[in-house]
This record gives sequence, C-alpha cells and structure tokens, in this order.
Amino acid sequence: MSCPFKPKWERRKEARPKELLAAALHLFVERGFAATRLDDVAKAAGVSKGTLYLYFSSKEDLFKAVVRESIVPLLGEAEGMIDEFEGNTESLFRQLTLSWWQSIGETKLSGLPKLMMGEAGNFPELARFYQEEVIARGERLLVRVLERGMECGEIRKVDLEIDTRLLIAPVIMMMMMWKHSSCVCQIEPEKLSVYLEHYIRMAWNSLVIR
Amino acid sequence: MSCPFKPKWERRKEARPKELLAAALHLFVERGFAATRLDDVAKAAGVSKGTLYLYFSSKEDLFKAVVRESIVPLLGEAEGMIDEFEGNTESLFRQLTLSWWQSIGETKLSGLPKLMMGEAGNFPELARFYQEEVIARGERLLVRVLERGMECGEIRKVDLEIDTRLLIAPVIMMMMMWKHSSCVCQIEPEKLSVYLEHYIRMAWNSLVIR
Amino acid sequence: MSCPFKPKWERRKEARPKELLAAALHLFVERGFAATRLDDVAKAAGVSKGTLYLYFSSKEDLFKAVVRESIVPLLGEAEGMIDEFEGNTESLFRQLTLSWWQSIGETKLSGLPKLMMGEAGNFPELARFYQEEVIARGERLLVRVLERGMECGEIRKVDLEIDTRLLIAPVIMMMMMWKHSSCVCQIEPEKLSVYLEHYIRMAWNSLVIR
Amino acid sequence: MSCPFKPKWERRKEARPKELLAAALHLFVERGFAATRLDDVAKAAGVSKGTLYLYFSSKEDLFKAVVRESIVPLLGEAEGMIDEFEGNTESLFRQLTLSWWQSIGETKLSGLPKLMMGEAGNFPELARFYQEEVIARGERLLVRVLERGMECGEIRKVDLEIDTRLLIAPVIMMMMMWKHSSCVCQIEPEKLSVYLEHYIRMAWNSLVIR
DNA sequence: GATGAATGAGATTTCATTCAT
DNA sequence: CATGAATGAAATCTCATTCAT
Repeated sequence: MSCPFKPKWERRKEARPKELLAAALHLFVERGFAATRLDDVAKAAGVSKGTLYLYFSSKEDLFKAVVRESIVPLLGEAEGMIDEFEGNTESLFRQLTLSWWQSIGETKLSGLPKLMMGEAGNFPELARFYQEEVIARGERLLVRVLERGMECGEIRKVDLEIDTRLLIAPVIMMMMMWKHSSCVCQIEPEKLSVYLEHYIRMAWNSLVIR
Repeated sequence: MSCPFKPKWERRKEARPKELLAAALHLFVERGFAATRLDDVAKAAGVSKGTLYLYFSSKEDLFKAVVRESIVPLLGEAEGMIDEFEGNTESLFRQLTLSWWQSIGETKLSGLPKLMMGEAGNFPELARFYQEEVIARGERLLVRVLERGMECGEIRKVDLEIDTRLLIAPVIMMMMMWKHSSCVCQIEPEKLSVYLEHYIRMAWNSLVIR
Repeated sequence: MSCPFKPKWERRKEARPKELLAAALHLFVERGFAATRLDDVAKAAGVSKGTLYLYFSSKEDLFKAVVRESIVPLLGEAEGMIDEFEGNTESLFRQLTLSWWQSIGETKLSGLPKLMMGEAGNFPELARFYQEEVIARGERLLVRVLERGMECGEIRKVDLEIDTRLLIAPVIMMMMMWKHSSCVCQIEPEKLSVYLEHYIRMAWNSLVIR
Repeated sequence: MSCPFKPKWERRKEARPKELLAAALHLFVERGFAATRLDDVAKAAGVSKGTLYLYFSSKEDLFKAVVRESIVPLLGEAEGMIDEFEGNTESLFRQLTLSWWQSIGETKLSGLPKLMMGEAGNFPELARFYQEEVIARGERLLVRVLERGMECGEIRKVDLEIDTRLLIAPVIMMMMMWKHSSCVCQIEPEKLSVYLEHYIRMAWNSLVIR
C-alpha cells in the first residue's frame, strides 16, 4: 500500500536510529533478553534511555523491532531468490544454505535462536511473535524448495512438516553452539565450515531418489 | 492436643532437601536460572523462603545441588554399566543411549542442557561447574565407549575429541527442543522415539569400519 | 533475702551455663551487640539456639545477664575493698585503679564500654540498664573514695560530679582504644601499662592539696 | 498546567547529592552505619530508595562520600592554615585546636569517630578508608605542628608517633562522649568549652621545654 | 530440659518505565 | 525530539524468635 499518508508509526520507523537496533541486537545476543538492561542498550547506542522509549514502547517492542529489521528482511531476500532461481533444485538448496549461513550463521544474528530457545518460556508473546515471523516463514521457505524439487522430479516424496524440521535442526544447532555458548558444548569457529559442508551433502543425500 | 489447626511447621528434616530440589529442578527447567524466584521454589516445596536457606546457602548452591543430586548420579550409573558390560560395543552404545534417554531425555532433566546453554554467559561459575561435573564427565563416558570399540576392532579410528562431540550433539539438540521450548521449534513428544532410532543407526553407521 | 523458696528465675539462674555467658561476652565484644548472631553464641557455647532461649528470654536479656554476671560482681568487690581498706586514701585510689585495670581493663570486659558507646543509641533499654547498673554505681565508687579523702583531709575539696567523670574518662578511653578498635586509633598493648602509671600519678596530683 | 497535585518527582540534579549526604550523615551518626537503613536515608532526603542509587553505588560508597565531602575538606583547610600561619607555634596549636573544634567538635561530624570505633571491626574496608583518609592525614597535621615547634625551639624533642596520638586522644574522647552517646557517660554540652580550655593548656604544658 | 527446623519481616540492590523539562 | 532524574516493585539473603518433638 503506497498511500501518501503514512501512519505516524511508519514515519517514526524510518527515523529509528539503526544504532539502537544494532546495540540491542548485540546485547540481547550477548546476555539474553531478560538480562539485557535498556540502560546499556541506550548507552551503547549513544542516546539516553528516554530516547529509546521514543522509538520503542517497551523492551519487548524493541526486541520485536530487532527481529523485524534484521532477520525478517533476509527471509524476504531468500524468498526472492527462490522466485527467480533458474538452475536445478540441488543448486538452489546449496545456494540458499550457503547464503543463509553467510548472512545469519556468521553474524550476530546467529545468537537469536539460542536466545529464543532460552527465554521463550518466560516471554510467551515474544515466542509467539518469533514463531510466526521467523520460524514459520523460514519453514515455508524450505517447504517451497522441497515442493519445487518434487515437482521437477529431483527429490523423492517427503513429509513437508517433519522432514523440513529435520533438515533445519542441525543448522540451528550449529548456530547455538557457535556464538556465546560460554564453554558449554562449544565448537571451535574454524570447524564450522567443515560442519556446514557435511550438512549440505548429508541433507541432500537424504532427499534425492535412491 | 490434636487441634484441628495445622501447625505452622512440621519437622521434616530428611524430606525437605529432596522436596526443595524437586521444586527447584522443576522451576529452573521451566523458567531458567535467573528467572526462577527462590520464593516460588520455597512455595512449591511448601516451605518459607528462610527454610530454603537452611539447606542451601545461595541460589547458585541450590542449582549446583540440583545438578549434583539429579544428573551426576546417572553419570555414575552409566560408568558402572560400561565397566560391567560384556556384549559387543555396538550393543553397549545402543544400551547406553537408550537408558540415557530414558533417565534424562524423558524426564525433567532434559531441560538442564537448554538452561545451561541459555544462562552460561551470565553465570560463569555455574557454567564452569556444569562443564566440569557434567559435560566433561559425559564426554569421557563416550570416549571410553569409542576406545573400547577401537580396541576390539569394531569401529574405525576416530578423533576422540571431535567425534565425541559430533556424536553427542544431536541428542542434546533433541532434548533442548523437547521440553519447554515453548512453541519455538518444538517437536511433538511422540516423534522423539523415531528421532532416537534414526540417531542411533546413523551414529553407529558413522563409526563402523566401511 | 535467704528464703527457702527461691523464685523460679533464681533457680534457673544457677543452672545457666557459664559457657553461654562467656560465649556471648566474647562475641558481643568482638562484633558489637546488633552484629552478634545468637546462632553463633549458641554454637560457641556448644548448645542449640533453642537452649539459649531457655535461659534468656531475648537477646537484650542475654546482654543484661552478661553485664550482671561479669562486671557487676566486680563493682561489689570494689565496694567491699573500700569498706575494709585501712591505709591512706592515696593507696586506696592506687589499689582500686590497679585491681580494676587487672580485672576489667586487661580482660574481655574492657570491650563493653566501647560496645555501649556504639550501640546505646539503638537500644535505649540497654543503655538505661548499663547506665544504672554499671556507670552510676562505678561513679558512686569513686565518689566514696573522694569523700573519704576529703574527710581525712588528704585531698582538696572537689566537685563530686564533674571531677569524678574527669577522673574516670581517661581509663575508659584507654580501654576503648585497646581491644578491637580495628586499626582506628589503636594503641599498642605493651604501652598501656605506661599509660596507666601516668594516669594514676596525674590523677592523684590533680586531687591533692597544693 | 499548574495543577494542585505535586509531581511525582522534580529534577534536582545538583541539590540531590548534598541532601542525601546530609541525611546520611545525620542518620549514620544517629544510629551507626549498620543500623542505618538506606530507606530512611532516602526518605529523609525526600526521595525514593532507587534515587539514592543514582548517586551512590552502595551503602559503603555513600558512607565514603559522606566522609569525603564533610571531613576531608576540613583537613585540607587545616593544612592550608599551617602552611600560611605566621605567629608562634603555640598560637598555631591553639588556633588549630579551636577551629577544629568549631568545625567538627561542635557539628554532627563529631559523631564520626564514635561511629568508626564502633563499626570498624565489622566493616574492614570502611575502617581502612577512614584510617587512610582521615586518621593518618589528621595525625600528619599535628606532626607538622610539632616539627615546626621543635625547629623553632619552642617545644622539647617529642616522639612524633606516640606523642601525636597522646595529644589527639582526649579530643576524640570529648567528641565521642558528646553527641549521641545516649546517656552512657554523657557530658553536658555547656561543659565542653571548659574541657577544651583545660585540654589546650595541659597539652601545651606537656610540650614546652621545662 | 533440650533441640533445631521453621518462620517472616526486613535489609540492600536492580531496573523497566515514566514524565517534567 | 531528546533528556535523564525519579520511581517502586521485586529479587536475594539474614536472623531473632517460636514451638512441636
């Protein structure tokens, strides 16, 4: 909808300092949602705590904005890639996985799944939001790839719910173990690309018609 | 005097710690370490806040006790099983995995890995404790199985550090996604036994000499 | 009153373990009244906290008992000494001062004045008690010595209120600075006897007829 | 809108710390360090408990600030007086003593020595701080006076450590007994100036060459 | 008489949120 | 727009006192 009278919320949104969202992402990932103090977010962004409340009506709102501004656009890009991709589905799957790893797995964003898994229980509204905006949409992404593969006869008939989750799980796991798992089950960063290659091969192997 | 009024307290010296530990495990797993209020732990155990401090000197101490009394003994049992096992190593691995899943994966204890992953960064002392008492010891468990398999010529030569972690990771993941991940990436409980069977087969396949 | 039916309070009093009073004195002097935990007093006396309450109805009561059993009898002895003393008043003053220093100044009892000075404000009932039972009675002691000296023509006419206090002050000061003043204005223990000699000479000098 | 309702708070950035320090000094002196509740300090300053923590990071920090803002500057002034004084050392000593009595002895600050003596044992860090910032510096003050007197041939050769302490002790004592010693050994305020005159004469007498 | 488990009010400290300026 | 002082509820931990056994 390109109406000329943008709602107030929309106009503000444009002005929202990226610094606040960057600082918030950084601290949320570093310390978790509950343990992050808005004081610190504001300080890290170089503004006062009051200013933060000009842009975000609450801590939860700030978190949602972080998710909306950081991960959600990437889902859009990925959807675009699927729309326009012209090669075979195996290439698409590989491409998608690699670019997804580059834009999420190797950045701070990789901390969000761990964060959500840890805090979802205490912040149901956040859990609902994340589930809808990120997880469901991410799963739909893979569902489309699998559907494309099946339509082209490249892969066997799979269960679109179960197999999607099975395919996604290992990568989530890799991310959670990478950033800031603080000595608990940590994996050395330089090993991660090896993991990723193994993952892609194994995953596709489990999909092709034998 | 058998008056109808409940006495303000009852002497329950022996029962108290167990009740407190059970309540604490429940709440820690449900809400995480930081978000669990000792008030609630006490209330859940049917005692006052002060009573909790008769048995545990601090919140961290309570958490350590939970870990010590619940998970650590299971590691002892597992070590015993390895000592006495007489069949081939594949059976041992299968047996170990299944009994471990029964005693941990299917109980509240499955919530601890998620908890630790989420809060390790904010409670370094707890992370250190858990790493030493549980993770390191758990890894040694699997290391012994792999060594046994190699000595008997049942499995190929493996890297005792890397491959151990790779083998453990999927099960940790299953547990974290099962209990209380509150709609984020959750897997239906009845599917988990299928996951487990897949895991065992895949894991052993990756170990045997091809 | 030597009636054969001692009141219950009196009978109990005899049985009161000296250990409790000793432990209490020790800890009160070491840490102050408010900061001393009855838990610790009981533990130091080798009994349970409940037992303490069999003998003393409250923390304040325990403190009063400490004072009554430790300092007050010494005042009685001193009064006896004055009654029976046969030498001149200067000897009496010297004797009194020295024995007082031996039985109070050099023992844990020296900690009580500091304690009272610090905590009197927060425990008015204790302050009242100490003032009546110890300070007033101690001052009367010296008043009697001064009266005796004046009657015998040994010393000049003095103000029984002001001069008594002036004479007592330095010794109180010495005690407060000795025990447990924890690096604040502390005086080395071996210097104290020198202080005492100086004090006696100076004090008597200020009293004799010039 | 000049509504009749008092606003929940007023911006008083500059005034707050002073009000808090004044309230804190008052209550610390009145009740001691441990027995003073920050709640009461805040209330006395007309703010909430949380506000107090905007200015002072802990109870100990508040106490240190009280000392730093109240007593320490006076030591600076006294040092200045010594630097610039041109008369003989006896006048300097008298002047110093009198002005010190006026600015400390007659104000609430006189309560601090009593406070420290009482609580030093339980708060070692506070004791260390007070010893370094106040006592040591105060003693150096008198040492300089005595050195000046010796250099000018006005006084005999004295022991700079021992005699300094001996000279200071009586005045500390006067202060401790004056304010809030709550009927324990209390001296009437109007008598104190007589004490002070006696002290100055006696002290100087003990210093001059006989 | 003796015990010690239990209590609960109260202390310090933290932090999301508000709102006059 | 921006500020940051102020709030107050809530969390952990302490300890004098009670009372069933």
